[in-house]
Amino acid sequence: MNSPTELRRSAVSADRIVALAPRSELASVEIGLNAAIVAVADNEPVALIIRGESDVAGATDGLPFGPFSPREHRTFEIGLRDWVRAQTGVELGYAEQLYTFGDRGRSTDPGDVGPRVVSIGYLALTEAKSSFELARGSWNSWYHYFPWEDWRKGRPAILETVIEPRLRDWASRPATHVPSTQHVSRQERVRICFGFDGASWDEEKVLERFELLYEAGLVDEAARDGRDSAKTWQERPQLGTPMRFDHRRILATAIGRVRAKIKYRPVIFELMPSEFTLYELQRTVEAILGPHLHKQNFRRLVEGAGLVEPTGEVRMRTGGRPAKLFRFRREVLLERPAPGVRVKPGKS
Amino acid sequence: MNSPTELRRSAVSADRIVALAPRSELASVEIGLNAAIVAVADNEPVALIIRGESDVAGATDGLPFGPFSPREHRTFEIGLRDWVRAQTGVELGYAEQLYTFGDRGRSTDPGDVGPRVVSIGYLALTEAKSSFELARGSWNSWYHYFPWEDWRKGRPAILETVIEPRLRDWASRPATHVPSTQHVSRQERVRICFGFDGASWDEEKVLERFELLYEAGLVDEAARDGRDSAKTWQERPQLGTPMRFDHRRILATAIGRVRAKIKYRPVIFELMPSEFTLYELQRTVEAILGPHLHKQNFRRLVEGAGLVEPTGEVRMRTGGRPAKLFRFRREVLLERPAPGVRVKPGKS
DNA sequence: CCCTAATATACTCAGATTGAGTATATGATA
DNA sequence: TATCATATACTCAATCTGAGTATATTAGGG
Repeated sequence: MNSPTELRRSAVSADRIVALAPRSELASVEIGLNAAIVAVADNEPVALIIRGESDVAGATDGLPFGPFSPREHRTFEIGLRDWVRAQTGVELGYAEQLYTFGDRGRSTDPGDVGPRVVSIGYLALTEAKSSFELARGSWNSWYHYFPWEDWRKGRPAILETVIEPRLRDWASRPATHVPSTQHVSRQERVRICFGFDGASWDEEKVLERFELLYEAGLVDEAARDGRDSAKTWQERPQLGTPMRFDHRRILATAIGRVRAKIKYRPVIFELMPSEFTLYELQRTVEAILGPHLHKQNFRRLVEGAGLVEPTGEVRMRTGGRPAKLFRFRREVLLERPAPGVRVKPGKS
Repeated sequence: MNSPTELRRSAVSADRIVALAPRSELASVEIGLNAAIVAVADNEPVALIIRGESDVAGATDGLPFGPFSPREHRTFEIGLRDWVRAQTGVELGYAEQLYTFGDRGRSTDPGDVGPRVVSIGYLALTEAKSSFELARGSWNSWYHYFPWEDWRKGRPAILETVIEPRLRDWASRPATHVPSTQHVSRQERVRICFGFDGASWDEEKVLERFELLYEAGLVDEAARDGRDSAKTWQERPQLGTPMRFDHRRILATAIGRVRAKIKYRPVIFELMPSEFTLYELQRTVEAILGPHLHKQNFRRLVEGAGLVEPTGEVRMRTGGRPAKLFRFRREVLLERPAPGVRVKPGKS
């Protein structure tokens, strides 16, 4: 156990793992990379969607994904950029790892013990060039998949007309698996996630909301996966467009992450052209976050934080007074510890 | 490609992956789970360390880790809890996924194309019960591995005596791989990460700092992995205790995450006994974050945010006036969107 | 038994930040 | 040229924040 040969082999801990579990078991795991590629086009937040063959439940939309080939790529990110470029023609700028999903039970066959795919979700941000022709896939509004997240025109009606009554119904029923530990009740989870009974709406809880709808059997994916809760509904409303595999969950994670991240890192500029007006910037932030922001305070915050600098030029034909053009001040990264668009909701 | 049989098989996207890459390549990936189990004992932040056989460079310390067996465990987290319990006797409370590490190049043999272990890092928080006997492993201060992160007694001397001169030396040398894109210069990265030249110290950048030291060849792991930069130093100082595999990187990620998270989620209470005084709470926060906090403002923030409630009892023998005992108010989770110990550094 | 040291807790206050209002500048359009 | 629409500037009260000083309560020494 202490011979040098043995030690060299153990470099990445393979030997120990093999020692603890039969190789056949470990060799059955495969790794897929999934990319939620996000942009904002015409004030609409969009994700790059690949339309594939429909799954057993009829879902056709999915995120770009591909295998991770250890032989070919030194890191996940290099692999990701490679096949995204090959598959869609998009050159990724900013990319960050989101989460690694490995649940069984999200598969069509719940008893499945065959090869498992572990999917590593990535978030990528890019500027939406409308002129650019995608080799494959299309830019779809993310609110297409999550209509309840679209607060740009106020509280979405779907929350009151469909989601609230259904979730209250579900919450009032006893949980099948009683959580013995002091778990938060269904009632409370629903209230907090969806802002019922005067609770505030937290725009970052995108994943929590989707998971709750999944648990309650209210999204198509739950029915597809054979969740019991989905069978309790006489007729089920269609809550957003479903996606293949667990891609809607990955997209939900991505949306939540972007919404959180723009507040403390200047990632919003990954979505902007090199020059923009402050109002364009505000509209982009609002496309992502939902609620309207107070215009004057937004400007004060953005300028005060040193996030932008004027280019000296103006944009005519804005329909009124010409707007100054700004560009991102990359130097903030070197000045402040956590620069971001520290936005608070407000009027106008 | 559109037959129903084909579709059913594709449930978790296995078919596509197999279609895009030869199976032999994919089957060679193995998944290991790593746990950074963190506690605070006597105002010292500690991690659960397993001492194993020493690696080629003599490192013996490592994080608990084990294989992920798809057959046995429905989710990563269930698997993690299972073998942590089996290996160390610790029953994990709070646990969250940190990051999935899959780089080649961290292995002893850089040309290695054999089976790759993808390690999914987890962060777990637990209360340090000193009476509790660990089945295996020991609680070690995390500043043992990252002495430059310990700001509890002011700026650590090691920063000025060892790290600053070495990093400035490294930064002044040209980068081997010239980053063609407008990358931040080595100089700037060093300045920002380590707060040189008046730049502020961001306690959350634990991973960035470690990665920089690794890149500069200043930690034992870099020498072990055969990094060129490590060979440029005549004699290399020992910067913290090295760990096996890439465990120090995972621990760095964990520390950064905890430091960030306690500010917007009440995870600090996972590290506390059920009843505590406000000063004990402050000391625990300080153990994690480093800098001293302003006592009065800390109290005002914690109480004002409704994070705690008095139990009505007091603790005698504090050496002075008895301190009121408090407990965590779990209800905040239901009231506020993002409750946490919103601390700012200050005096006393 | 009282005085002092040590710790816990309370009160205060000026400066900065924030939310939100009103007012002015400037080009497009009828 | 009047009017509209949009961009930009200025103002102000309420709140928050950093940091100081003051008081309460115990232990322990003389």
